[in-house]
Amino acid sequence: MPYLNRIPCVPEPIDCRILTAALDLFVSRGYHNVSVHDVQKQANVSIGSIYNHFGGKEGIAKALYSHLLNEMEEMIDAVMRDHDSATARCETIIRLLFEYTETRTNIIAYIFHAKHTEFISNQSPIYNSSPFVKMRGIVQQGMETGEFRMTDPWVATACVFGGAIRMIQLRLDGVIQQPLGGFLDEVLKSTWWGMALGREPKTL
Amino acid sequence: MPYLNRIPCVPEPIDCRILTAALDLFVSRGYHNVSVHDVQKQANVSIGSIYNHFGGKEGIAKALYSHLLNEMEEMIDAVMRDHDSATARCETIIRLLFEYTETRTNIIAYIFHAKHTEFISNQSPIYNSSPFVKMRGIVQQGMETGEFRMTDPWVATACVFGGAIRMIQLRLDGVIQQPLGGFLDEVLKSTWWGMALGREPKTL
DNA sequence: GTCTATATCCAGATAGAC
DNA sequence: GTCTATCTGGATATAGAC
Repeated sequence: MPYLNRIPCVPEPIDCRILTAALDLFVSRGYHNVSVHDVQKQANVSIGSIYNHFGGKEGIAKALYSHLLNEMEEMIDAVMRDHDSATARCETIIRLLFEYTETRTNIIAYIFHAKHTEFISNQSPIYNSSPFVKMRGIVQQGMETGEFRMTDPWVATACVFGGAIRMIQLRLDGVIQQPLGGFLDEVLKSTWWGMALGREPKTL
Repeated sequence: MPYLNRIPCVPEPIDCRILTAALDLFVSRGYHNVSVHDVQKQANVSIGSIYNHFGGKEGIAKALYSHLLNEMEEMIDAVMRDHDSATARCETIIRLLFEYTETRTNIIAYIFHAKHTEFISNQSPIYNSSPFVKMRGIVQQGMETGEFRMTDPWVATACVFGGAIRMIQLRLDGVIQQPLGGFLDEVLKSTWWGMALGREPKTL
């Protein structure tokens, strides 16, 4: 029975097991309250393997960071491919972020809730990274095409995404106890009124 | 000359020196990257004194937390004393928060930027604490008096304060590089449009 | 109450067999 | 590549003189 021992061994790559375990622990306890031994235990691998694959604890954090930021960027790119107007793009991004906050909580929490500069050396702030720069670009586009009123780019970005991101943070903190999906329509309404052109909103 | 040795000794209480040093270090490096020895060195006291006064590192963090949250609550109370309408109250709070972000950066950073639940045991989320509950109460008041349009309380709060808090976070991260004061008027405009009643804004 | 010197513990990292 | 056993540094915390 040469294959028997392989039956329960769905060949999930070891890197993936380590990253999944680390993400789970980092998010639930905070990076500094997790030891490499904790990760090793939860991932069911040895310490040696972790050091072989990632070089250490910070290496895991870095790998997670770039991997998840990549996923987020792909999401933004997909939205930009599927939608042309700034309004549709922003709405879709906010809707997806709300969805992921419920269904892929750990990923959203690691992106929006961790202070990476405190544990990844020489890490520039996450909000300077590519996906967030693209989000600001979409807002800029909206002002240039006349979909949004003209204002300072930072203010515009904070107005369009600030309310939504704030709700995500409160949700992750456990302060908001209902799923975010139910808030989506009202959030979008406030957002668009805040960025409305002078002539709008004339009708409600 | 019995008093000579007291001349340079402006009698700043030792607790205060410890807390000031700790706040500075916690904010600049992050709680977990600061040792008690670092605090001891920067405050120019012995490690024994620190354990005498605060019982340990977490004790310092707790004392800072309650002290600063108290200051914030006093600020909110003062605003509520000086202003009656929800609009004026919210505007003043946002203006003050923007000011403090520039002038008392460490305090704002410790309140808005630290993950206290990760290093203070049994700490409930800061946004459930009294000053933030009062801020939500003001928004609720605005909806009840008809200053703001009626919507979900969470959405309303995120709309009124979310953009401003988002900008504070980006400023603390170093992503926004200009002082926040210059953004105030535009932020408030977006906020009030987002919360405008149905009949407004008719004129611009 | 304040200080120095010390104890204790545990996390990150490594060595070397397999 | 993976594992176990071990090393080492540094952090929190304490003891005990003053």
